[in-house]
Amino acid sequence: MIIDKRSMVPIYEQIVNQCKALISSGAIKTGDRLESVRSLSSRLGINPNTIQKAYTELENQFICTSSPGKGRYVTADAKCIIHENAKKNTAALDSEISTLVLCGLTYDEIESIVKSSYKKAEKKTELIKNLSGKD
Amino acid sequence: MIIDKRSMVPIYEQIVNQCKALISSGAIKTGDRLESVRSLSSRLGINPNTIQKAYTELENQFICTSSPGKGRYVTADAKCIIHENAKKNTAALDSEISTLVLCGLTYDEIESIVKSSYKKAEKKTELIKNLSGKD
Amino acid sequence: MIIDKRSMVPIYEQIVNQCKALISSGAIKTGDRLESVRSLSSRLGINPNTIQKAYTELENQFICTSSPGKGRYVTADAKCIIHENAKKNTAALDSEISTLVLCGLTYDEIESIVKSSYKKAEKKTELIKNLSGKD
Amino acid sequence: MIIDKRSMVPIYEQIVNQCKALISSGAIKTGDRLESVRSLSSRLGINPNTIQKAYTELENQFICTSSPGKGRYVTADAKCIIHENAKKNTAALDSEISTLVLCGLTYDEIESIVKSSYKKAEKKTELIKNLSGKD
DNA sequence: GTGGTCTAGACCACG
DNA sequence: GTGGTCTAGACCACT
Repeated sequence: MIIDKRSMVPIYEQIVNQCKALISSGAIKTGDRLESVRSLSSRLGINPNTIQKAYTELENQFICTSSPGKGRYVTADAKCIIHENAKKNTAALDSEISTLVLCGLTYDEIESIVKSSYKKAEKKTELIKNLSGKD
Repeated sequence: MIIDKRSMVPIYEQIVNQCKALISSGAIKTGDRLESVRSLSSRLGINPNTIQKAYTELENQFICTSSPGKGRYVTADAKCIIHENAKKNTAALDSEISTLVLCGLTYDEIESIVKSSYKKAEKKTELIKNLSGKD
Repeated sequence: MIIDKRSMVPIYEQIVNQCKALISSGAIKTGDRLESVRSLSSRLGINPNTIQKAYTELENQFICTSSPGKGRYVTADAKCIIHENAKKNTAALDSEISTLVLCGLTYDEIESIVKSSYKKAEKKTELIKNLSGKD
Repeated sequence: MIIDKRSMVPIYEQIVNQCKALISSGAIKTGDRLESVRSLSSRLGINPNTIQKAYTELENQFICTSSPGKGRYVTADAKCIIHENAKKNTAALDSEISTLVLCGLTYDEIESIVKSSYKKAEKKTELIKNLSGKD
């Protein structure tokens, strides 16, 4: 995982997103065990509470389930849930697009920005996938 | 203006955005006087300090200037500044798009969501414009 | 007079400064009558209260005296008082220089800025003097 | 830090200036954590909001960045930015020098005042630096 | 009346 | 614990 402590995106949310990415890309599969809170915490140098919060969020979205004493395991529907939830939760994107439109940008200008953002995102996704071995 | 006190977007930022929208759409023009802190405060039922913060932000972006005892006035370049700044600040959009890509969405899926967001934003912009008379 | 309503310097202070300049340069002399509040007010398009405040300040510094019903007249020592007061009131300059020193500027850098400021000020002084005929 | 509550300079601006001084002098370095809002607030006996405003100003100038939950950190370019900004913002100094010129002071008189101001400023800078240990 | 500053005290999200 | 936001109410300088 790649955690940017300076990012505006909360650390716990970065972890949630990258866990989703690893599952979505197939690097982690249904039934696999997620790295333990303590292990991930010490590896990333991040407070265990923060990892805990991220994992709890994943559980709330039924992406993993916890077996006390054993660990956390990826559910069967995880990949599908991730994909569907992403399509539904457009509130943040709505808000960003809205800001641009309010500032007078045309659809073409916005589409061009989105394309550029998409390319950046593709590269980032590659990076995370490639690191997934050590993950 | 339309303020949603329950929104995740801070009230002062909503005010900043809508002021930009009113200027961008031409409802408020270069040299026009912005509604006073106290007046807008009492009309929206929002604390004067919050309005002050929003207006200070507009000043920092050189969208308006203040003359103590007189009021705040829209600068000559305001419209242009608003448009250019919006194009530059793509960090938030990058982050949102990135989340979607990480969750496995294709470019087409994202484009479709963006289109839908754009339509919503257009309607919202119309609303704010139309209310500007009563503003 | 040249009044910049957008300036950070309060209007009444601009008037005080320019009155001092006109006296200092000899455009207005000891015993001369200052333009009336109403006349100056309508000529500059500025609120009479603001002119009043400026003239009161000049009186407090013994630069002029008021004869109710007659007008305001420049005192004998005016020129001297203006020059001496300017030398004494270094608080504002101290504060500005202090800011620059705190930011790590050397004396040479500051002197260079002061020189540049001085040249601008000379030009402005010329402007005000030349306009003093219509004043 | 040394805060003068009676000064004409707003408290938040005094804090901004002294933070810049501490960074400029090397007492606080790139990557260092600034004292927390609450801590500085209680130590100086000043309202947290005022500290917050000062720190926000430092962020706007890209002198520090904030990580909610962690603290504020000095950016890499901070020292450079402080120095450059100080050189650019000559408006206030222009205005002060202009006042002196309008009052009939010669360049030599002004230079002498500036020298005296510079010496005062040097002493003040020393004071702030020396206190930085206890800061 | 206007904007600018400050205090006091509260709530939230983040780590 | 940290920073971010908001409310309530006050005082000041300027027009």
